Amino acid sequence: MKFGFKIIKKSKKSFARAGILETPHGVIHTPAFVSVATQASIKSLAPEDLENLGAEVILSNTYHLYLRPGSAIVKKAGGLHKFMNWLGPTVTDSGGFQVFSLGWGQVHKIGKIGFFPGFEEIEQYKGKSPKLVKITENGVEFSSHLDGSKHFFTPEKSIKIQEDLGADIIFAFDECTSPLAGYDYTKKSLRRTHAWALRCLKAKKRKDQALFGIIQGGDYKDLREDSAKFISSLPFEGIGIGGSLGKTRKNMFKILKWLHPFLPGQKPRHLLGIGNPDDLENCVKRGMDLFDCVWPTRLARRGTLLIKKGRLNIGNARYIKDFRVIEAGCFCYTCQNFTRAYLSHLFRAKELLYHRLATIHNLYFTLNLMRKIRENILKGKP
RNA sequence: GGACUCAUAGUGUAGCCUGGUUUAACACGCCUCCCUGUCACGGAGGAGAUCAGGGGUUCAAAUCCCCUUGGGUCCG
Repeated sequence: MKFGFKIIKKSKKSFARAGILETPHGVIHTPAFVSVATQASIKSLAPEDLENLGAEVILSNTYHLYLRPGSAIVKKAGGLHKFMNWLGPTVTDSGGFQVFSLGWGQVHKIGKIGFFPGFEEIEQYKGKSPKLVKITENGVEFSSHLDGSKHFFTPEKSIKIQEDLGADIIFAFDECTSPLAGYDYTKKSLRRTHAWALRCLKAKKRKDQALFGIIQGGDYKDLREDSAKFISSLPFEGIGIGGSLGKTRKNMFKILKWLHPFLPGQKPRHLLGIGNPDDLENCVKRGMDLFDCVWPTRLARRGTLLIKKGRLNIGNARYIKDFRVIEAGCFCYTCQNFTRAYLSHLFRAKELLYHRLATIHNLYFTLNLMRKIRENILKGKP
């Protein structure tokens, strides 16, 4: 099967659309949530669990797999799919996010959105620079977070690694800038990311992988628009929207509104790293097709379970004797078989099964939400 | 019967010798919050102790002295 994207239905009330993305390893019904398997594993789940959840696609990370076990090992295993025995569609991130998460993200102690520091707090970062990451025009030098060893990523190297890993969808190597980066830095970084985008296209050899470009530009309107135009003009098979999405979620919606007029209508759009339930719904309405996020899985492991009303912290004392299921009416394996009291016990006892049951629930919740959003688009609802 | 030794939040300990910097610290536990292209089953707050009880010395005692109670070790 070849790569292809068909839009089946567009909403009349918003920019939402439902489509089918074909990959050599199967189809993805969009809008879709891509479960995150950074190290070639959805933490605590087996591929069988994913199938039962109805997950269609997963995302692994180039940087992590390059460091361990090494992309040569994965290649020798027959590629990511065979290595981890997940036969459905896969995506790899380029390592570009680690330029941020191991770099300025660490210095600023910040994620890609949220948290608005005061002036004094910004002051304290002056003169500081990332320790694990060194960025030049040619590429990025990483100090491995595992053993401190030095590694140099260029756009060409990222593509080579991603070709060795063999995912169906791969991403251009970019720099995700910090929400605290100023205009000048963001502009300079964007030029570099654009140059890298061209180099990625040129470096790509495999025909059975789809390469997505990535729009950057922080929360600066002119930069975002420039980037949207530039990336959209190139022969990428899809568009990633990355980087700092502003200091609040409202800001993120504003950025998506800026971008929309410049996005090619027929290419899939992947909003990188977003995923809490509210954001998924709101960003589909703003024209996004694909999402990947650690939100449901990470929260699950740390004791937060997703419910319609918001969240449930299973570590709270009131769940010790609560013999109800996480959410009445939920059809996930966990809710079909276990109570809050049992999950509370597993969580407190640090039993490994807790991670699996909680991850199953949160992923089911998220995937089910996406299914409902899609159905509504097909029915012409939102 | 005698000698020695120990007693600090729920648990385990630090502080005691060389009294004031102790509004008594730490770990685990407990209570709550946070987490958006995962370095991280992580991060941030919070509650909780008449320092076994009583007396004494001193400007000042968890800290030095005495007695009582309770536990432990050894000797008869």
